[in-house]
Amino acid sequence: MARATIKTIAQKADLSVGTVSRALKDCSSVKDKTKERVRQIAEEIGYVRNLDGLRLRTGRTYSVAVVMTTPTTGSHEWEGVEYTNILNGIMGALRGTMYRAAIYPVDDFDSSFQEIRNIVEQRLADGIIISGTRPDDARISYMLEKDFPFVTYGMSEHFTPYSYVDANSQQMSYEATARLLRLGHTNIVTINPPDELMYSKQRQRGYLRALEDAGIKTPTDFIATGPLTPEFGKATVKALYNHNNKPTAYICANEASALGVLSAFHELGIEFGKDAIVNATDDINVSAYFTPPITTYYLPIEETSKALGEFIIRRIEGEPAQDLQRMVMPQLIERQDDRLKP
Amino acid sequence: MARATIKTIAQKADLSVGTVSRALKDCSSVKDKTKERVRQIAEEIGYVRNLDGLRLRTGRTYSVAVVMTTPTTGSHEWEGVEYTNILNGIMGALRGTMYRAAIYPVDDFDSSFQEIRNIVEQRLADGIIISGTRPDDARISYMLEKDFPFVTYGMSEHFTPYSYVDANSQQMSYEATARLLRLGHTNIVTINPPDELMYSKQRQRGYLRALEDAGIKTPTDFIATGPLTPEFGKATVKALYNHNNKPTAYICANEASALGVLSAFHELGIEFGKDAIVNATDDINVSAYFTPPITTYYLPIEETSKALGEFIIRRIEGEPAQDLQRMVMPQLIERQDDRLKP
DNA sequence: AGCAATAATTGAAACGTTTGTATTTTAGGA
DNA sequence: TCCTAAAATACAAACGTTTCAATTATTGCT
Repeated sequence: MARATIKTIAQKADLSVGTVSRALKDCSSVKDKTKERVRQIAEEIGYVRNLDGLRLRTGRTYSVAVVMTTPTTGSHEWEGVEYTNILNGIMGALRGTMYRAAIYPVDDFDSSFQEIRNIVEQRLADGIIISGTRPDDARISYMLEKDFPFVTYGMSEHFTPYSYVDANSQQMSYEATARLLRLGHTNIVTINPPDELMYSKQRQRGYLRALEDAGIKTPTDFIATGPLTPEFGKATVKALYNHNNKPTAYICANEASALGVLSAFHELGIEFGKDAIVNATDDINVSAYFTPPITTYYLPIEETSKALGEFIIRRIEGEPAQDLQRMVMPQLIERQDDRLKP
Repeated sequence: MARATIKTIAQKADLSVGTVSRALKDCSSVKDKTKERVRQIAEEIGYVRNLDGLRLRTGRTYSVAVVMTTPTTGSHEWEGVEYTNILNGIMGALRGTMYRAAIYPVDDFDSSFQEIRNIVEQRLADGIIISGTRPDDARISYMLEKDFPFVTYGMSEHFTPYSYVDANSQQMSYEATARLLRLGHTNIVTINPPDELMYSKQRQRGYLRALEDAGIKTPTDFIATGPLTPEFGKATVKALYNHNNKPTAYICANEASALGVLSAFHELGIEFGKDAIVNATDDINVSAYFTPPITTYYLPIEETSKALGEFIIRRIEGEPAQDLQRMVMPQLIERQDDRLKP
């Protein structure tokens, strides 16, 4: 039982393949009655378009490349579950369209750039989604220059408009810091992703601005940057344990690092709520089960990642990039009082 | 600058496209010197094979379908990070081959079956990887019947040999239970995935066998089955809190549910190490940072998931299924003493 | 009824491969 | 040198689509 092709339909309908092709794509040059008949037959014999033929002919790939650094490659550390969620969201958005997602796991910036060049040069995909953006991101410059459709998760500092989806890291960071200041904390440590990432920069800006507005100065080593693993969170706490100004609050960029902070508390005998507290941003609902549950900023990751999928398709279909930008504001979830008790 | 094709090479080398095609695939009917020349030119002009033409002609897709239930679809609960790791492993194994992975996220068993039928009937992939196997798994029967290459993550009770990769859940469960019995626990609760899954069955068997061997009976409600989320782990502890036989140990099927158990301990005032303890299997290195760190069985998930990728390719290329089976034994990591202190 | 304009359809080529068959080249003997 | 067998290459069709140009059918008007 060979697969039904457009030719099968043509035969059955006593039409030429060309007409059938047009009928199926609802072309205006074919009579309504004919279209109906063709669709009828197609349905009947369970015809589905062969993508390979389509691609070969049109030169389009109908696939979206998702170029993401895979957190767990190499390291055995948990860097959060974002990867999964993002993938899910993108695929959810693609479902029902003609597009498929092709995942390109990469290890670092350089190999992601390499992969992108490949994709663009050999037209391996119609559009690209990237994450881990940098302030001056060469990949973005490249794709802009090549006029290749793309959407970024996270922003950069390019002035040419491009399509992005992002959480408002700076404002969130500002508010988180301001809130803790209001609650009486003065020695606030912030745990951030590696320095070269845009959202690390944004977070640091928000943090510093809040301190500035409150007229408070903190030592520079209260800004920690590194891989957002539990290990790093733990190491940060340990490193600052004997600091002159003892930290009383930590703002972690994700739940994984916050878990590490809690682990350090436990190990060092730092009592939560008395000696220090922890907050996390980019919550994805794990920290509700930490011991103790911590205050977080919830990131609606299904929403952002779904937008990624939608945007890339609309971008591919020609919508201007400046219409495809979304900034979401994470939402505070107060699971603790976060004042220090005497 | 149009992409270089086989035709470009043919022109440059003054050969027919057919010969070039054969030369590139190292066919014995073409002279060595010619092959060399062709390769030289191909290299020079940066030729890469167009997959669409290849597919169209050969009818092969050179893609591997990964049909997995995506944990976070719908629910906001963390079900562990396995999904990511498995994907990574598979893609790692595929890297360098001609094959690409195509992810098919599904919600439940029925839709996964549906998706598989689709893939097989329309030859959307050359092989399929599935997980979430059941003792009598209709999807496996179907693919066996259609003689379609596949590899499962987890086993079933089919007698026809098929290719699989699995952790030895039963033995692990047996040993985990036996160990706790040796340490003096008698009221051991086991938290398992939903009943219909094969590895739930295996876990329960191992558990029961260990108790039997020790001549101990536990109430049937000490075997909990449900989604492996923190929420479920927490709910289980709460449900058994007022039980006649107070549980003193929990064996969780993953770290997510163990996190929930710890959370319940904290909330109910159950003191870890004094009132009760928790173990987890399928460790992927998160629980080292729990409060407190818990004893686990480490699953080398990169290894197993890499095997999935390797196996499906070898299966597609014709290796018999019975040569493509792997069972790995998770390794005990004792982070706690796990005896109850008075 | 005849004509022009338009609507609907057909034919054929093309996308980049692979592969079966036909053809040419080469090598080895006599 | 010529013939035969084997080796190397060329030719052409095919995979399933789309699309341009060409053809046929239909309509509206006088």
